[in-house]
Amino acid sequence: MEDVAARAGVSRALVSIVFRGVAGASDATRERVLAAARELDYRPDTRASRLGRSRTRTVGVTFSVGATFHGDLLQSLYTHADAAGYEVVLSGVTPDRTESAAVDTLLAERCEAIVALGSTLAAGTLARLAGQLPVVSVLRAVSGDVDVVRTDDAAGLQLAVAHLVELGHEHIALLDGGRAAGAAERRRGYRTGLRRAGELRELVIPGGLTELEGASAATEFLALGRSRPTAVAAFNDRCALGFIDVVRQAGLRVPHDVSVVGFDDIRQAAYPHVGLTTVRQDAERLGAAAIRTVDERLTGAAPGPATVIDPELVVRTSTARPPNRAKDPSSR
Amino acid sequence: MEDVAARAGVSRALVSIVFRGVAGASDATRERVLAAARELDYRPDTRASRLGRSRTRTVGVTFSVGATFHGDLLQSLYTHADAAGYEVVLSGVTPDRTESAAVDTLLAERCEAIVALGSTLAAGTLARLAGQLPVVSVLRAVSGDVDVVRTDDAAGLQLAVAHLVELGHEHIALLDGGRAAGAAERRRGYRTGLRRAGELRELVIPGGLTELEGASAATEFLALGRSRPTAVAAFNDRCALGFIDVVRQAGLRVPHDVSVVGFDDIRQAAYPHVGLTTVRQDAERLGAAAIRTVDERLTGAAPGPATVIDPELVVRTSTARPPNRAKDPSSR
DNA sequence: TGGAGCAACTAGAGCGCTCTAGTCGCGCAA
DNA sequence: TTGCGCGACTAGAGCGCTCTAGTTGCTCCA
Repeated sequence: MEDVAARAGVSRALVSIVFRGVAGASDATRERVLAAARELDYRPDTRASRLGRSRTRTVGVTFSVGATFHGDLLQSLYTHADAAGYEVVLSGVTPDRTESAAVDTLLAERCEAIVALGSTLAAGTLARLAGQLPVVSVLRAVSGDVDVVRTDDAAGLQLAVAHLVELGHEHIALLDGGRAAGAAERRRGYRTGLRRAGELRELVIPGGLTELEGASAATEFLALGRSRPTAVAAFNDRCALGFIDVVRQAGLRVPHDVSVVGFDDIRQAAYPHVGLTTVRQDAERLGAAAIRTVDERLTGAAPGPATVIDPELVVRTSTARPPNRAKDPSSR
Repeated sequence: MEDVAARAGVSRALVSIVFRGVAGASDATRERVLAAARELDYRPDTRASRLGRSRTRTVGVTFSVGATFHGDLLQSLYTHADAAGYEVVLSGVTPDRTESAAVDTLLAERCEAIVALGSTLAAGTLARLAGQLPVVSVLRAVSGDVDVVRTDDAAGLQLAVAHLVELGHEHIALLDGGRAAGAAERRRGYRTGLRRAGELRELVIPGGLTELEGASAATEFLALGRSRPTAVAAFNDRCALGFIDVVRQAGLRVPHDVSVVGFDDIRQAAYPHVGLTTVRQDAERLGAAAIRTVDERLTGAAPGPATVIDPELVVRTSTARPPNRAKDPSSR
């Protein structure tokens, strides 16, 4: 910086002014400084700049390495953070790097706020953290001081169930998400959906976040034999995809023999050969809302209690009318 | 820090010593300082510490958000960086955040080295970058000053081809990776493999990195009708999975009608219901090697010209003997 | 008994920025 | 003419650490 200042014939302070893009330098000088910087291949040191600055304008993001939907969210977070003048610092969670470890590095970086994607931290831990700095939990509902940005999971499953009911399904299973973020709400939505459709039979099969759990749920499903449901709503797309894979290998046709609806609308769901009917979580809007919430907290404007984004049903080719049954001999 | 020092009744320097874990403090004081820090909920500021330090011991990693195998690599990088005393700073590449933008933020962070996963930067750009700081390109071979850590892609495809040949296949297609990192080498390996097996017929079908490209390759494959190969080697696992999905939907059985081998050995490949035979890239060793290379460059020890890790064939259930042919009426 | 040697600890100058509180010169209204 | 306001620019004190070059008080050996 010293060198750039010397070369441009100005003070260090002026160089700082130019690089921060604030007022206080004539266009001519501005250009001269930029030219000098270019010649010297100078680039401001973000560490030092963050240190000196009163506000670091940095938001830390914890995400699960390998979670497909988190990737979509990251993309949106990068875009909106940039637009709002924030820097993003990532901290990944892996099987041997716990979420608290990830959070700790963010705290040590002195981020101004933390955005936690699909956090699995205990509610108490999250609340304690929120006492130190603004925390927004994305995808997971948490009570307390923690801001929440999520999809209306319950409504999502109601949408899924309603869609299946409308197609004529009367026996619909849920591939459950266990303790995953949003799973409880989706379970609730599933039940509400069944009730609204006239007390349909309930069947909750343990599932999970990945294709693996979807596959084992499928095994359980297949073992039901003749008393199998004609449709399933899965905890998420990956689970649905694993399920479909297995039932197809067992000779069932999707959607002819069994209809499947997913959740998330990950990129793969839209691939033409997949064509998964699913409940779409809008990663773009979720990311935007997370950044907006952070910004509001940080600038004093009180954010709403929680941002709940409406899901949207995307009908593709994995759902259809149920196979013929005795009770409906007319069709086909 | 000041507060902690005061509370523990020592100087700031001593607090620094304790937190860096270096010699120069008695066990008693160490404990006292730690206790004071705990009470005050103090945590050293990494930005400031990096600033003051002569070496930042920070390695920047660019990765592609959403690339499944990059997730596995990140996990290994975190582990080994930590073990070697380095901090990892992530910078994600998305459709609207280019790789150069990702690299720029890492440079501005004053990382000591950059690890680029599956970089698609021009060789010249990479070389220029390597002039500024150590750069290790993981998964992609680059000439010049850039250190490379990769799997022996060519050998990998030879392994795949040899396996298929051994099973009796005589017509093996390649689902190509186009311009992706490693694709050229794999293509070469495929051709070498065919030659070694006695000048087998070559068929390169355009593929790519994701299921989508695998699916379209499958369409092309199916259109071949009777003159279809009996086996395919895919650019990677996701491509293979997309391919399998589509050929199965078309009524072909895998492996009975067509054998498929992938590349990478992503987590999904090992799921029992998938059982993809694949060429395993060892994410664990690749990550370890990348960190080792960085460390060697940084400590002056000259690293080898390039670390090429041998791939390993993992035989699962997506490959089998080719279907009966006229020329071999005895079998079955 | 007088250092040498060592472990434990401290003072204070950086690190590369930011930002407040200026200075300086110039045009313009009173 | 005075003086005020303003744009352009600068000096220098931080920010929260690290780290070198000390100082202090021991122990231990010749």
